[in-house]
Amino acid sequence: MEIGNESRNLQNQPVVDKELVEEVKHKMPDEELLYDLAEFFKVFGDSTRIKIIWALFEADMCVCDIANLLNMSQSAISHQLRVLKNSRLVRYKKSGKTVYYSLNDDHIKKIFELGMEHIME
Amino acid sequence: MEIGNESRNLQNQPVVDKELVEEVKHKMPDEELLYDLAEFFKVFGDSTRIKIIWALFEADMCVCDIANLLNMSQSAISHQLRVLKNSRLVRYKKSGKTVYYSLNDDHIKKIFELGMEHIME
DNA sequence: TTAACATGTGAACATGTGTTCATATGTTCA
DNA sequence: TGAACATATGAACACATGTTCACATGTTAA
Repeated sequence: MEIGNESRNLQNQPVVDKELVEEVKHKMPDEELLYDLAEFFKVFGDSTRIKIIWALFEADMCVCDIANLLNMSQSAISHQLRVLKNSRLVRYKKSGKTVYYSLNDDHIKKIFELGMEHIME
Repeated sequence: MEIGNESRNLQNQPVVDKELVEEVKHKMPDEELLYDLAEFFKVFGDSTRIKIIWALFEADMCVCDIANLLNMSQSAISHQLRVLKNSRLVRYKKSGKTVYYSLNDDHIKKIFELGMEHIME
């Protein structure tokens, strides 16, 4: 959890272009919105979750098959699926004992592609 | 740093659809590529860096003005700018004592917009 | 019901990460 | 040159995060 910075005392810092700072300050989106955006990207910032998402591009899969695919424990996958679920990136469908997960968002593939473009450059 | 999972012993895990697992396994991109992709998104997963990037959408800015804008210490901003620089998301131009940072990538704005679309839904 | 199974979850642990502090580097101007 | 300034950086610290382990929950089939 990141804490607010209201109580800090950084008033006396040097400024080069005070006018610009004030102008940009007014244009900045709400603190909370930017925080949520960072939280959203944080979900993509783990290679296990990236692999899970990539796998779900190919096919809807159940927890134990994802665990097998990635050679990781069922528990670890389940924990990560919860993170993805909380960010509304995946949805699930129960079928008896097994639970099938699928992608829940059309933006995801585009975001991946743009990320790929960057790291390939 | 994440460690490899070659030495783990998860061979005896249950599988529901072995064929599917094998098929997807062959289609998966290289481990390293997915790792790099996660590392890339990790950079976006911090609200300070998100704010810095957002500020640089508006204008090129020097370190101390960014620090003022975000009401954070110059050191903290400088550290984060290094992270952004290492990911080739920003570039800098020296002008005497001051160093001006600017965005280095056309994908960034698109990625932000897609992220916004998701969290706004 | 009971056994076997698939998944979910809380606690603990190790590791990763962001900020602060003190200080170094490098520039400008007197 | 020396003082003031803008930025960079290493170490330390607190906090966040991912995985493991043990176990709970809920389902199926005998």
